[in-house]
Parts: sequence; structure tokens; C-alpha cells
Amino acid sequence: MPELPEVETVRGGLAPVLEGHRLARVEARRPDLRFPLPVNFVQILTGATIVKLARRAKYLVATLDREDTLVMHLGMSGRFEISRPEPDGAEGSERPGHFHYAPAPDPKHAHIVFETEAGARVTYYDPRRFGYMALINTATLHLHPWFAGLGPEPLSEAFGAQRLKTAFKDRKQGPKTLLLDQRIVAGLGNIYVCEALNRARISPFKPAGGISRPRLERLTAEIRAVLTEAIAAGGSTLRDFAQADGALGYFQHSFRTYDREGEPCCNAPCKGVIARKMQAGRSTFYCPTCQV
DNA sequence: AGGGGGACCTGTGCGC
DNA sequence: TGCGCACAGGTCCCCC
Repeated sequence: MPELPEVETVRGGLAPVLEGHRLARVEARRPDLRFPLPVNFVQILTGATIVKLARRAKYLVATLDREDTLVMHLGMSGRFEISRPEPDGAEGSERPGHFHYAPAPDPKHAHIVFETEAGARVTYYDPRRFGYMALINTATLHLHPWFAGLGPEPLSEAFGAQRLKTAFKDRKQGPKTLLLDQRIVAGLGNIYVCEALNRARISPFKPAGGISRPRLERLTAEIRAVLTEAIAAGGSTLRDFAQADGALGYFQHSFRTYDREGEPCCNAPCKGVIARKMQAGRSTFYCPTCQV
């Protein structure tokens, strides 16, 4: 899936066409994504105004002028595309030449369509259908199971080395596995955990409980750095991900470990070679030489 | 409780 | 060209 930087990029792309806009038409082209869509999904959303579009962890959170909030998760392959029926390009080029663009998504996987009164069409595509949408009562949103247990946002003040010290205490699992746990810190996924551990030169496998405080400080800083850089690059484009306007993120060119098995480690003067190991069912990319 | 493995679903890329 | 397998950015559930 889109991890935190990709979801944040999507949020930033959708906000101008959705925030403050009224949904004139909503279409659910199938009754379910990963889960069944709420009963009356279309009925409740039609005519609603999206007051605010925010992100929490990997969720998009659209506050409505209704009792409910629209919550969306992109799963592994979810993607939004904005199209504008009216072809008056008065706004100027929305597709500047120095970006690359994703091919048009397969219409077979266009599951949800939102159209605003202002004439923007936002289509949700999701081939694997691991994504999901729900309408959740706004007043009790923070108590909902998807949100109640979430750890702090890694780019917020609430996240820091102390948080990791506490969460890692006495844990025998490697930090790789624990950083993927959204209850410890929210928004990291397989790519950025691999990247942050490599930058911090920490082994993904050794017991997290044994990592010293200074190294946790370093890890915290590298998590923040890699996420910030990725957001600035518009996220990473692997297979499906693209910004809502179709522009491709380009942070994948800055990966130091992810999908770089056999290539040299970037941590000069380390002469190591990136390796891949399956860990808890996921690929872990790391440098066996300098990540100790 | 912690930790591992599989399930969910579809597409793509690779080796034979 | 075609087939079968491995693998994919996430999360949940079941079992030991």
C-alpha cells in the first residue's frame, strides 16, 4: 500500500477538489471493497459537503457536514484519479512536462466515483480490493477500533525515542516487525521501515529491547527524515501508486534498500551489499555488513 | 502475551 | 506462446 508519504500525497492532491466541496453524485460500482460498503453509502454521501480532508496513519479522513465521517484506506493497490469533465484549461497546465504520468487505470477496477458540484470527478481504483471505506460517527471516531489503538504520528511531537524505548522494552522481535505495528507508531510500512533502519544502521532482526537509547534517537531522526523526504518527492511509485492528478511520485529513485537486493549499501564507507530476507512473511531489505 | 503463518484478491514478472 | 509459481506498499484472524 501506500504508506504514510503516499497517503499524505494523495490527501494533498484531493484536498483542493474535495475540501469545501459538495458531492453532487456518488456511485458505488460494486457493493464491497475489502468489506461491504455501508448501507446507504451513496445516499448519505450524496449532497454532503466535505468540510475537511485529513490523514491519520494510512487512513484518509473526510469530515462531512453530517453526523458521519468518511474514512478511506487504500489497502495495497488503492488509487485515486481526478478528472475534470470541463475541458477549459484556464487553470493552466495541471500536467507540467517534467513529471511522468501513470497510464490510465483499468476501468474494470474503478469501484467508487465521487463528483462534486464544481464538476470534479474523483474515481477510486483498487485492483486487489484490500482497500476499504466506511462512514463512522464523527463524535466517537477516536473510539473506533481502527483509530483507538493507533500509535503517534511519526512526524508529530508525540513521537520520539522515548516512545520507542517504552514500546521496545523487553521485546525479542526485531525492530522491523515492531515498527510495522501501527499501535507503536502509525503510518510506517515495509518500505520506509527498511529505509529508516538502513539509514540508522540498525539490524532489522536483533531484539528490539536491546537497542541503546542513542541508537533509538538516531532511528527516530531517520524515520522522520525518510518520511519527510518521501513526502517532498510525492511518495514512491511502484506498481499502482500515482498522485491524484496522475503524476508519479519519484522517491523510489532514492531507495537505499527496498527492492535493491544485490546492490551496494549507500552508507559510506560501508562496502556491504543489500540482502533480502523474509521476516514475518514480508521481505526485509537490509545491509548485513553495517546494520548491526 | 508474544510470535508465526495464512487469508483476503488480483496482477505482473520470471523461469521453464 | 503458455503455464505455474513467487511476490506485491496492509491488516486481520487463528493457532501454538
